Amino acid sequence: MQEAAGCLRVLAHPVRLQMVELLLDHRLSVGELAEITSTPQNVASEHLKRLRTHGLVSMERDGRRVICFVVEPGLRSIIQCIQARYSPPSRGTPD
Amino acid sequence: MQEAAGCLRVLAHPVRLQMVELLLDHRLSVGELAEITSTPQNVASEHLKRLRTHGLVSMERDGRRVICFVVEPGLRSIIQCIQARYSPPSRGTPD
DNA sequence: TTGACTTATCGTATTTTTACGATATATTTA
DNA sequence: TAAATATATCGTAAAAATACGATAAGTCAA
Repeated sequence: MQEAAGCLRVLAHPVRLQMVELLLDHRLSVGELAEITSTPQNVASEHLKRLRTHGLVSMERDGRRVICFVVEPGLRSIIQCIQARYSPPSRGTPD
Repeated sequence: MQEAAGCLRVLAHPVRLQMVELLLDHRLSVGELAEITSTPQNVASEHLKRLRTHGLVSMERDGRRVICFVVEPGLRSIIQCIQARYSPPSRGTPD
């Protein structure tokens, strides 16, 4: 319960949520994630640190870059459930 | 995206998460929710206010009590995805 | 080694969240 | 009406999250 709320807390930030959505489909460097999300480098780094600390994302160094990827197996379905309600083919509050 | 993160933010509190889980299965009064979650009355009231403001929960008065219930249709599947990873039959990080 | 590039960390200011105490409002019963 | 019960609101203090600037640290290339 405590852990679940903690996971949600990590996801409950627009930039981190977007990062996770991107990482479900691509391996991206810290710099790429910073640029795509229009976030300063150091801020992006700290968001990613938090995603890593909570076990959602991991990283590996490739030369001078650091590549990020999702490691939490349940993350995809969680994101999909959220997207199913809050992203897609415009579905307002049903009658 | 912004809205999705906002929804997650509301769920990302141990007490509110527990309240939502309870309300997915039962109609409960503010006082009952406060007692079950071991939360002071006014604090519980404010958590529920936030759940209502974000359209996840609604309330109706019954005598002197106020009964709470879930109105967000996508909430159950979101909670189920989270529970599937963070609650159930003890499933640690897979090998 | 020096310099360019990429990422991480640190200190701190600002904002947001949370909790608490006191009190107000609404409803029922005596 | 007054008292009891249930809930809501308000002001505020404490805690956490966020963003920013500066700078450190790691990597590669000349």
